[in-house]
Amino acid sequence: MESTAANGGGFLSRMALNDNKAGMEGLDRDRINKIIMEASKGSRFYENEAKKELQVNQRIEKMMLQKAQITEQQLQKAHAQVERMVYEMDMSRDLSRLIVHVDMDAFYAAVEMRDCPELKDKPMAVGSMSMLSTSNYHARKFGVRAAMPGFIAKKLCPNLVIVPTNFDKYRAVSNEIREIFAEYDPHFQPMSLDEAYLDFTDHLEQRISWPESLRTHWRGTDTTETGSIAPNTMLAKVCSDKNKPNGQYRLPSNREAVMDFIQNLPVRKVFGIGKVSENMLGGLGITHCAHLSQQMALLSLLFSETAWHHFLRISLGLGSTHIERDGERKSMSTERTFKEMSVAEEQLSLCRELCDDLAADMKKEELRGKTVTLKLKNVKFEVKTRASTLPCAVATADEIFAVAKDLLKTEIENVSPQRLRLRLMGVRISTFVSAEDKTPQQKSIVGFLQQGSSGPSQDIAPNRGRETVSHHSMEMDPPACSHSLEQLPQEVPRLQGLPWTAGQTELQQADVAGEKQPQSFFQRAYAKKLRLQGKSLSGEDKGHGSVCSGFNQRGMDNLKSGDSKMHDSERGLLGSSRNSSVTNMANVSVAPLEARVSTSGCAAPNCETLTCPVCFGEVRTTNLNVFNRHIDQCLSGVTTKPHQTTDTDSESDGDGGLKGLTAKDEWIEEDKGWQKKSKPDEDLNDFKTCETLHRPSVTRSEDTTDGGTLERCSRDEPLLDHHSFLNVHSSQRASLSRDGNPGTLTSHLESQPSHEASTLICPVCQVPQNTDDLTVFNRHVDLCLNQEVLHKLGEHASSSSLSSASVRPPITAKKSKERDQHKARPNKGKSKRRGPPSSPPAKKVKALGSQNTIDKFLR
DNA sequence: GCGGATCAC
DNA sequence: TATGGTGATCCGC
Repeated sequence: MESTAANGGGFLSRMALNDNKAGMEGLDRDRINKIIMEASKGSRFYENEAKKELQVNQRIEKMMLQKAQITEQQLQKAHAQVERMVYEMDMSRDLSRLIVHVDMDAFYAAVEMRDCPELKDKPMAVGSMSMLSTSNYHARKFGVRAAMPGFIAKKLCPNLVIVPTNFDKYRAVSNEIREIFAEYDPHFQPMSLDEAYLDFTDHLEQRISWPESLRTHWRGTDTTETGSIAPNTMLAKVCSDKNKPNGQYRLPSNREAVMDFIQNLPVRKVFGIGKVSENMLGGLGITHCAHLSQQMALLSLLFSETAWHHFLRISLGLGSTHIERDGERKSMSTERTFKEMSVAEEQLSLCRELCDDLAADMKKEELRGKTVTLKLKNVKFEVKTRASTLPCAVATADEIFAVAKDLLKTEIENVSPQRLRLRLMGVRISTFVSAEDKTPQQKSIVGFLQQGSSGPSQDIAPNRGRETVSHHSMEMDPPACSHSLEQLPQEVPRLQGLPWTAGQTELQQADVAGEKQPQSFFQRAYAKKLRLQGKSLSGEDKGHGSVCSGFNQRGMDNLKSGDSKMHDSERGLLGSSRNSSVTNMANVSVAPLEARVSTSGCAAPNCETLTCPVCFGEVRTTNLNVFNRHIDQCLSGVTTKPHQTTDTDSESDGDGGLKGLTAKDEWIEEDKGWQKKSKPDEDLNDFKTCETLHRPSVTRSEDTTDGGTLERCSRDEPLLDHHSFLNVHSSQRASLSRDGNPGTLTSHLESQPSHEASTLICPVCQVPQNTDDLTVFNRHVDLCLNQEVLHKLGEHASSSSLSSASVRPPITAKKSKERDQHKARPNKGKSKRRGPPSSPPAKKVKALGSQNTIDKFLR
């Protein structure tokens, strides 16, 4: 077995040529592997690979040991269980679908050859001397393939032409291709630039006459495709590999054909089985799918349930029978490889850059996440990740960096006095709370102020992170919460009286609306703003009203269960133009409008009056359209602020103002200042005013409350109404953004940090602050808010845990505008893979698919 | 929730 | 000279 040859022979199976690819059959593997090993041996990369191979071998040995201890009785029992499963799975087999997998042959290379025909007859690859993305079929004959470093490829094929990647070009071609896909299946599932699944079932009849035109299209891009037809995605994917290049393969939709096809299939060909799994299975003598079924009882005893169920499905030729668009993005990251870097200052500087980049990417999709992960790879290729989860979601470069920096500092300190010798650094953000978490944060902190409130979600969860984590929490609370304030003026008042609060306790309602008293200070601030500025009528708002009403109606009509996690306020607030767009699209042709109109189901069905968030009057209706109209009318009295721009792009450096205050320069200038714990983090200077006000315990309680509330809301299923209400937010906001006459305080706030606005206006007292210095401005707002908070707290005994973290003014407030635009097409960007074709060891498949079917129409 | 590992492209 | 970047998931703690 190759896997046992970890060291001695100087041959690493995991580094050997992977010829599991089209166009690489019948190669002189020994010769090629010899060249690969010679080129690699002695390198740090090689050493690390050797180490990893050893680990895998140990895993295999351990597994073999387990196998040896299995009794006949256990095996028989397992066998019976497997039999039952097989029966059930077989019974559920669905052969009714016709799934097509289309895969462009050597896509990048094909595009490059199209643009440079001389390359057609030469071995060529796309990539760099460090790494190749793909190679053409000429090059593959030499053993040159994707994921191989260019310099090794050159050794295999000295005449190899390496063309640098040009992703814009590939994307453009990919878009052409996807247009064609859409003709066949508007819900097709793109897996990457060059790969997609289509469901031909529904319109098969009319499509039977189409293949001719399909070919024509492909020639247009001068690339060839391989397609396959099969009853499920797993099989389709395998089939498309069968007749590469430029071929098709159709697997008949009957059980016999499927089972026949599966038997001789090498396990490695199946999506989800990589080289490690292949080796593990190989240790058991399992190389082909036929072996899988033979050894299933054993596998069920040696592998996790997830894993062996996956194996079982493969062995039966089962796979996903429906095409699903990408679900929601779960993480976003950026990482970079570089020459050895061991100077801490440089590392921190790079970390900052990565955070900048990541924040910029996040901004495009208007994401906010709670978990920041730092990834490090040292010069020995050892990878390490360090994560920290915050109580509040973060989004800006400063916020992310505040966390990543500490993680990095900790790692640096851990190896001190030696240096971290890095070759890669990355920053990732996850645990997105994009829409649903903002209100909870807000309401919970306000709720916290309501002492005695002891709703189900009021328990204070300990921050389970390491020391650094809690440290982060302290630092991060203010910025995270500042965001929430950004939401407040619109969202908190509007939340009051929301149907879904009706069934909750009074305290819980207070939680939500920040109102135990008749009005929260936010509401008072908002009302004050309205009084001050809302006296003149603005004509455009009538327009808003109709937009709202129209949308709401449609939204309501289409309400179904969607993303159950979706919470009201932010969804509405931030997703406005998205929802509007979706509505428009839905009017055209796209069916699944409901995908956008989420159902979090927090409402209580028995609310008969609704409280207007603007005039605070009771509106006796349960008809949200009526209610919406009322709100619109109220809002139409809101005046607009002059010279506000709606050009979000021009304001894109919204946190640029902050950057001037960041630590970047500080810790570079300061000799090792970053290492001294005693030195305050100047880069967080503008957060500090809040930090003094925010105790970690408060933060935790917020967090817990949020989670609890959210959970509770998600479970209560069917409440549709508040979605319509949500839509009021959306449409209203969209209109406000678009028409350039934002009349709300939020919009007003958004404009504050912009360059155009040299004067910042306090959102609480409404007094213009004659300063550009955001730190100064922050202090002022904090002061104002403190007065409000203290005032409020006068009615409550305990003030020791006072926190106004969440009310820090929105320095980077204007981001939310852009969010409106980008949220309309969530999470398409970088995601390369989603929902493996055979639904491999994936626990859940979130039913968010329809949400994304609209995406391409919005592109 | 964290961290390592695996997998796909 | 030189072995990537992004995203997802699983498993064992």
